[in-house]
Amino acid sequence: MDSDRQHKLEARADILRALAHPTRLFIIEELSRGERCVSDLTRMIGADTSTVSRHLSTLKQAGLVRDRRQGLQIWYNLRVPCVLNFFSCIEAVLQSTAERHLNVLDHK
Amino acid sequence: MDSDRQHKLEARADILRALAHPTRLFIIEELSRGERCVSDLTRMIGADTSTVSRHLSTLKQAGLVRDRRQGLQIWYNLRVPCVLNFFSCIEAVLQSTAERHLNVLDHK
DNA sequence: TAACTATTTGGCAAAATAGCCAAATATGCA
DNA sequence: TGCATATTTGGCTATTTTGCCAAATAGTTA
Repeated sequence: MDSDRQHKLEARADILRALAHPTRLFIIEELSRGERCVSDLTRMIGADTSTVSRHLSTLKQAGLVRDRRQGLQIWYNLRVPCVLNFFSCIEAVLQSTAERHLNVLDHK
Repeated sequence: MDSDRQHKLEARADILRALAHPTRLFIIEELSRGERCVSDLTRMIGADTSTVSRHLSTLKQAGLVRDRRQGLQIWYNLRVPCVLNFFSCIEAVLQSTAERHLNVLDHK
């Protein structure tokens, strides 16, 4: 595998890794409905503020969200709404996985 | 956050986590071109067979690939081709990230 | 300036992931 | 049966990720 291809695959994996956490998926979904500030999200998630802040910084680092300060608060918004399209495919995976499990039961 | 939603987010995150590795993305791309056996992939990837086998089992566990034995070899194929659509969005993220970096340079 | 609120960062411990080697398993063939 | 090939699994170590607490930073208001 040449190093150019390797590099591209790593860049893609970085983005997927940023998405691959329940809390961060929650944040993405929430931001798809509109801008939210850190304390809003923290309240909804119910974790430590510092934890939520770290998740946000992971998403920002990956280029998935953007932030802007307004007074004391920092508002986050979704930078790349097309990530939402991911989920329809993921649901398809989950669906087929569920069927597969049913089949396993059938074969018993 | 209710536990039903939590559960759904975890299921999605499981699938994204399975995708979030350069080698596994390579495998997905390769399988999108057609069925491949473990030794084919091992040769292309250049890692230990056991490592490649573990990556395959991660993808299988997530419901992304399927395998079938034929004689000594086990052939893997893509179970959910729609994952390929992910990548067009990911490329968009990468593109916008690149632009953002250029802007940073502009501002200096 | 001091006190207060919102957010980020440093530092740590626990848990999850990755990759290798060696050993086990499954199949084919003499 | 015995040997060879293909793949998976056990076991280990190194690395990464996660989440909390405490401390630092940024901005507002008196």
